[in-house]
Amino acid sequence: MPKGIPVATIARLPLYLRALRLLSDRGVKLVSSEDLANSTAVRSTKLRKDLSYLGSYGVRGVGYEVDYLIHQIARVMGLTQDWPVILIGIGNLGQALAGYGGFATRGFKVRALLDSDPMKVGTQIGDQEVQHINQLEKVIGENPNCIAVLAVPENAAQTICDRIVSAGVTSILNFVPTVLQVPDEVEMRKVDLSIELQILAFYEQRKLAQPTELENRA
Amino acid sequence: MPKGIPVATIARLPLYLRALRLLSDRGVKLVSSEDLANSTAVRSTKLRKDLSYLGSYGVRGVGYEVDYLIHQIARVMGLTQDWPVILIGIGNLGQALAGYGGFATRGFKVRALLDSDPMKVGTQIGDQEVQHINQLEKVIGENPNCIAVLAVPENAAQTICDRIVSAGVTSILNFVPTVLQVPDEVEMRKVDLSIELQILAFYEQRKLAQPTELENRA
DNA sequence: CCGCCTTTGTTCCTTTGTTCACATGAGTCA
DNA sequence: TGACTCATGTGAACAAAGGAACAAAGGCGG
Repeated sequence: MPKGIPVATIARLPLYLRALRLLSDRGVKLVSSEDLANSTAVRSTKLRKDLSYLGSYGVRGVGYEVDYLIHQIARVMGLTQDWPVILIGIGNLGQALAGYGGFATRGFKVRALLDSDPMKVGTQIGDQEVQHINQLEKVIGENPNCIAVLAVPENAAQTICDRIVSAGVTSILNFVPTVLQVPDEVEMRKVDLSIELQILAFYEQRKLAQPTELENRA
Repeated sequence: MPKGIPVATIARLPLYLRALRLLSDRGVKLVSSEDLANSTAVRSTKLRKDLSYLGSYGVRGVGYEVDYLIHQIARVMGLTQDWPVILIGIGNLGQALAGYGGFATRGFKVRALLDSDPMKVGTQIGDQEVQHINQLEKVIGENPNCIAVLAVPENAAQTICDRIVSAGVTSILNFVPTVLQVPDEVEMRKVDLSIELQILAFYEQRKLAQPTELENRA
């Protein structure tokens, strides 16, 4: 019954998946919720509840069969198929992303690199050649249900975003530190380094301000 | 009374801050919760509640004074001072991070770049020279209360992490796709590109599976 | 075959976060 | 000065998430 899995659970499933694959690679066949929880930094009770949303795939008194559970999570997450990824904006970050192994490893295939800079167009990164941004609509047409990764400069972001959405993309991973307007049906996830740092700064400052009491509220 | 600000609020304050600075740069003096909410993609009621945790800095019937609010948020977030940042692991991603403008713009100063590769040591990136990882403890000693950004290979991550923590760092931004063990008093934030993609894949798959109903639960 | 042990799956309760409705209070205009 | 308007700030209802406790169920040993 994969109906109404909480978003918090969805965000944790990939974590479990990674830990399970590590176990599988090491030849481990069976794992208890307690052990799996330890290697994913969640409580075993939370882990069990998360898994229970997918169905009843464990065996009481025994544990979970590693490979079977991997398969089930992958199925629910939609990772039994490969997903085409299109990278837009090949600056510092874009290049790093293009070379990032994590994309390729598990079901994500970088299908195109796009940039507006004529100097960059034609250069080879990994197994892909950078194409001009005017190929955007064509590339998206050739890769139905692709995930767009946005790493363009701030001032171009909304325009490019609109074009992506018009071309039919409904999943975007946004590295641009701007709030982008998208229709409700488009799923956008944001990665913002500067915001993460600011959050850390808050906690660091609080530690400095109250060095004595180790137990703080928020 | 900056006592017990919810974590969810803390995570949104930098968002408000950015929008406010944009307004300030455009010369806007006053803003209503409604307008500010629109440019940060949250509900105005949520925005007001968030701001109310900081204190009562608005004027009823009028709105919030932009510059004053910027100052108050910056103060609460600990952004009235500069924070030293140390970048560990100068691979693809590390280089991109070193060149990332977002660090410098608002109070974060990259103070050191560290790597274990002798080929990289000595090379110049931005205004910093890459130092050997054996300088780690020295560099951290010279930069009290610094924030460490971890972008090392997976297999080295836990070892380096332990060294960082031993050397006294209590705030870490982790780009390594591994669960790292740290003591409770260390604040660690994780950025994991592959997990973000997997979450997107889930939603994309769900859209494909149920193309008719636009309203879904999770 | 029966009780014991282990670990899952579920129920209930607490905490946290979000939304709603409205009271509060500053400014304005007659 | 007094009523009116506007937008803030808050108290209470509601929803989501987390945690603890426990019941259900499979394996195992006698």
